Amino acid sequence: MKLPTSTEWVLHCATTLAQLEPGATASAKQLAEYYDLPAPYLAKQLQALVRAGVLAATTGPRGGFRLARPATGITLLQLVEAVDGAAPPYECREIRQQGRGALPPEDCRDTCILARKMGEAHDVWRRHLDGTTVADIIAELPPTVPARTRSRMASTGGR
Amino acid sequence: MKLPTSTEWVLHCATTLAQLEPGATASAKQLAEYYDLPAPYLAKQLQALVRAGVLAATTGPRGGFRLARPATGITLLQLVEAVDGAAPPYECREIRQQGRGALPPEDCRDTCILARKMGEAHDVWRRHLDGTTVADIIAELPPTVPARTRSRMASTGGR
DNA sequence: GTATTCTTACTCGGATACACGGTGTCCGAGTAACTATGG
DNA sequence: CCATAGTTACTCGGACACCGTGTATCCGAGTAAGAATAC
Repeated sequence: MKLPTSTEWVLHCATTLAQLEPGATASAKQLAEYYDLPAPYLAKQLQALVRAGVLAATTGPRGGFRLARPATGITLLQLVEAVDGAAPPYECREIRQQGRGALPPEDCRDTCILARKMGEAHDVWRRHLDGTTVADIIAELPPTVPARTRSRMASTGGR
Repeated sequence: MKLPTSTEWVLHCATTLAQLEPGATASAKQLAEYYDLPAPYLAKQLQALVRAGVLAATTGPRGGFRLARPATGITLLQLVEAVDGAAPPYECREIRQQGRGALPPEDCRDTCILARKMGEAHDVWRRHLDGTTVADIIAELPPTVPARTRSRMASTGGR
């Protein structure tokens, strides 16, 4: 059970985008240089965020990515599931109904208890990540960080 | 983020072993037939449970696997981490300290907030799974199941 | 000076190779039960 | 009848291929800004 490496990338990129002035954009190349990441692959992940409706992309010069919503409406869960998918990690294949020990259908009315427990654990995981927004993250950063982020990001793009 | 398919296998196998009479064993072949699973690969996973100290194995005729502890002391988390490893799914590689946007060390005293949030989510997940024992699972099964399990398992082994 | 047209350079977007870990399989070492035998 | 030695068949345990998913990369379509030009 491993999350893609790119999960960390998009979490930080979204945090960075949220620190820019409203309406400002940052290109994939800018963000890649900002964190020393492979630009083409990072772009692929940002596209996934666009498909998920978390980011908005504009093409052409001065284009790039920006948040599709205010940072208060973007949770960590939305970012994680945009790159990793929303499929639960535990997949019940109903082996209790197969083989010599197959249970009769009347004992399988309810979902398998093991599957339910695993699903509940996944739910509490999701709820925890869904309870934190990008705005909450920024609020906990040292107060000097956002201004510096804007400054450095602007100088990169030759703005 | 996907758990191995074998996770379901070991959860059900542990539940089955817990339903046997104390001291009784079941071989990998028996369990494989019981759930219609590939026997050699299942054996590999059961060996992982032995290394984790959850199961105990005895060789020779009439040998096989049995629980290493009472079912009240075996949690779902121990089973899951035995086959999947205990490494957290989110790995922080400190990209905040790399590239053009690298933060100065004085702003990195505490662990990255994003890493902390992801770690907390993993913790609640682990705690939820650690709060349910194999004994709890059996207690929620229909009352007719354990006797049938013992019967079918015994007839398989030519006991 | 202003509006218009054209060029240009920059952006995203999807299609294409590579590598690692889970999946599936196999054969060998070890052991406990069973059998036959001798006392 | 009982103890003993030998045989046997069954078990786990680790080492060996295969495949799918994430990782990394590339090039093409589209667009908005900017410059040059005509009025």
